[in-house]
Amino acid sequence: MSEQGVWQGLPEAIQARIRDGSQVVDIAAGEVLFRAGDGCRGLPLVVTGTVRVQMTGASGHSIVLYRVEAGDVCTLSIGCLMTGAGYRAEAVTESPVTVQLLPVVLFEQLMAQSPEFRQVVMAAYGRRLDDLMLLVEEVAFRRMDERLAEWLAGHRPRGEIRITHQQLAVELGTAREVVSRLLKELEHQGKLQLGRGVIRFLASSTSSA
Amino acid sequence: MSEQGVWQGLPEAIQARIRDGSQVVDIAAGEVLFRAGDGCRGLPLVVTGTVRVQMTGASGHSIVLYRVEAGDVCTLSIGCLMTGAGYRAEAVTESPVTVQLLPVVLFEQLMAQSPEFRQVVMAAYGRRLDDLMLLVEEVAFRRMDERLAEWLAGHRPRGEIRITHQQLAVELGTAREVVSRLLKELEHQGKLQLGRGVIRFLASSTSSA
DNA sequence: AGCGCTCAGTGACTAAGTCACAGTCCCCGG
DNA sequence: CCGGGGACTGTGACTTAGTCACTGAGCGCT
Repeated sequence: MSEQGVWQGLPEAIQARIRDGSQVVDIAAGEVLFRAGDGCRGLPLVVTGTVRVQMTGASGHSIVLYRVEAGDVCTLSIGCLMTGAGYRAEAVTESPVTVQLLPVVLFEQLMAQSPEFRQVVMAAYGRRLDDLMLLVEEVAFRRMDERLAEWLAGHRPRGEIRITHQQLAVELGTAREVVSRLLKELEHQGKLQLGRGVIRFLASSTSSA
Repeated sequence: MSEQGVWQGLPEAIQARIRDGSQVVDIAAGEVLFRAGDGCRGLPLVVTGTVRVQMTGASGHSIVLYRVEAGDVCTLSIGCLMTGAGYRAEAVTESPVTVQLLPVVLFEQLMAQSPEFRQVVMAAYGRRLDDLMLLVEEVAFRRMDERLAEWLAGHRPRGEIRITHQQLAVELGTAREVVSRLLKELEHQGKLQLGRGVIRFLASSTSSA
């Protein structure tokens, strides 16, 4: 299994130190790990499950920034640790999640002593930066119908998705009404069928067609 | 002077190693340091001047992501070095700029040996992440007229600004026409006076009034 | 003076976001 | 089993933003 994700590549000695020095915590789905303004108390590594990071604007609207998957470091927390500032976003578990909470001291030690660990952490940072730049571009320049279609395409293999229009609006950073209307349009086109809290894809023109 | 910026806090020994080991390059205003897709060949530290980092969408529209000021590290380059991927954005000098080009090897050494250097680099990363999250929120949820007004307010002290509507559109990540219309509106309200390539603020209701 | 840029202005139209409601489905308690 | 309340969805009317296609104005150059 690739449960270890990014850590796989690390020398066994380092992996052992992470295991020994950190506290393992299990968290149920739908829990809030931290919210905007919180200070942070250690560096979380996601071992299994996925955590959604989102932020809420002054308007009360939210947008999903990115997801931390199994094997990922929470880059946001590193930033908080380094600058001492509070989180700007909030993190919610999307599934039952296991995290390892690295104490700051151990984090510093590993950064100092393991080139591999540094590499992993910096690379994670780089990827986040990339994710966010991509997101900026999406939000600033791409059309909603395209973005929605793309999102749906990415979930299509499941045949149907259980999600409310509101949640979908947060994924895309738009208003619920906009999502409802676009989905209705797609339903009229016979591409999908809407139900309360569920979107079913119709087989009309599958990718194999 | 705070020309050393972030590096000021570093031990003299480290600062010396940076000076000795890196190549100092002077670049004129308006030059492109790198563009999307380029690979990167070292870690640039901006010593004086400011560099604008922006990206261009498929639509051909651009948006300014952030600026690297004197004393800042180019976090984007770190990401590129770590992951080996190309840049996703492009960087343009806004003034004559002096950069120190740290070879990758020296960067790695410093990361390994100097806690202060690590601290500085990680903090820079954290700030960028923050900048981008803020930008996402701006672009996704805030109104254009507000954002424009805010941008103008930030430059108001100068009395007048030399900038084209097109450039302003890139600052805000919108279309030129939108900027033109909003500015025209403000002109009608007597808040400013437009000229070719220049915006003059009118004294009507200064912050001191 | 005339030419050819780059910049700015505008009308008409489409897309997206806002507001205010009206249905609808579903769960849960009585 | 029925009724009420909450969450979810649908919709019309309107505002704001983005797009398209031009026109016209300013400015440097020869």
